[in-house]
Amino acid sequence: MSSSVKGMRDLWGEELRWFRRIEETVHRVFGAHGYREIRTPILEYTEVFRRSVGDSSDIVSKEMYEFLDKGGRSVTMRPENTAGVVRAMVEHKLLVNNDPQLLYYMGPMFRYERMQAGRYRQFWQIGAESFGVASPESEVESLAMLLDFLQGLGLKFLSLSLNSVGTPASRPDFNAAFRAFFDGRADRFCEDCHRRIETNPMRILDCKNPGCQAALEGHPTMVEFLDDASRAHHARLKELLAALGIPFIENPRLVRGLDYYTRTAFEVLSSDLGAQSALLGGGRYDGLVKQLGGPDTPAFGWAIGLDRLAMLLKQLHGEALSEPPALLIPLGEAASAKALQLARQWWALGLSVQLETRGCPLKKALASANRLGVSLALILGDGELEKGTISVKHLDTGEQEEWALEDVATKLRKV
RNA sequence: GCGGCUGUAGCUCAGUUGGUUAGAGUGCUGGAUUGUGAUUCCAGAUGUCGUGGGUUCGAGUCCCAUCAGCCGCCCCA
Repeated sequence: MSSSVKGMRDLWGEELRWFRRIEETVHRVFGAHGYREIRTPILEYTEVFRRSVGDSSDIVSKEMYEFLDKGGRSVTMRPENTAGVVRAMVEHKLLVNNDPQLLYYMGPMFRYERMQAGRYRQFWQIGAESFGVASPESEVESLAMLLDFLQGLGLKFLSLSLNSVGTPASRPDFNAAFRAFFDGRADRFCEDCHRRIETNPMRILDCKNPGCQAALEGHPTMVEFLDDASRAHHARLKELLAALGIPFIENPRLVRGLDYYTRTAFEVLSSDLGAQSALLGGGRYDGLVKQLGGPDTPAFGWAIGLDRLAMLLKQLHGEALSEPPALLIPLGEAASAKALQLARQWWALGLSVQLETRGCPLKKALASANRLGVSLALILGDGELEKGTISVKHLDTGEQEEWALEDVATKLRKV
């Protein structure tokens, strides 16, 4: 028997219902904030990701679905969507004026990784990006939208962790100070951290090793080394969040995995997700647009994992309710012809009615209706045809009544 | 990429120190007379025991490989 490719799964039934619930909420909430949807290709030239995500990141160095197309060019299945969105903005010259561009996207991403619960090789992300605004206000607007989104799904802001990772200008000072700190107690850090001190010192803050976390006690923080403008930016952001009553935890050890972040970085974690606790993350990436050949444009954005979000919602709320249609069951040839006519009228009115077309005995049709989970069975037999009525059985209570055919549409609407 | 665990019916799982035609619950199919489900009763079908090798008179059971999933790292969503 054949199976799906490792790490790639079919979505159907209950899980897909949660996906759709989430997607509908996205369109509604993001749309209300003035964000517009953008869809970019799954495949991009590899350099798009190398130049944005960063060659030193694990994503680029070992997790990309990268191959040569038939023309011999190196292409990659997107491991994230910010790079693609920026590429599209630049390519279509959408950043030529000073208006902010507010965009969101939704779709599958691909990373070649070891499988684990909540971690797939094809996974789904929703993201929001705001281009052209450098202010803390724009960050708060974006975070407020995130909050509305999660609340729209019946979730609380689980725990918002916040940090500032500085700018390319301020980072060398931090790195120097951190290096001095590290050298003073180098023996207490793990092997990985000794590698990181050379490649990306910031990431040591993020090390999961308890020994390293203990060794970090009293470490220089990035916030201390911010330039004046970044420091003011960070203070203003916290002030605005507090004014809106949006709770956050300042975490000086929060860093992000992609190289392009500047100033604000944040994450939302959930303890209900096992090892794969990261539910969403994001931050400011003021240098990325220019890096990809566009005008110098500030930007802020975040991405949330749909698979993990759906998993979380399922844990908290159980099954997503489907909206089962009624099942129309004709008995006999005359009735099935009439049922087709009636069903077309109702469908045209936007009513949800599934039609039983097998011509099977009522007993079987009702058993099917029960398995489908519909709440109503509409039974149309010779008796009903003569009277111009339809028998309506409520599957949950077992009660049955008879409706005049012309009343069915209005009565169905109320169910 | 590293370390560990698991794989038997659609689903959840039994299966003795290796021993004949591999089991339960649930679900599924048919029936309990005409047009009434879900409940009840009766009957029935489940399957390459993940896959491929090996040991053995004999393998679901032991060994090796491989694939897939899960857990912990790494990383991230």
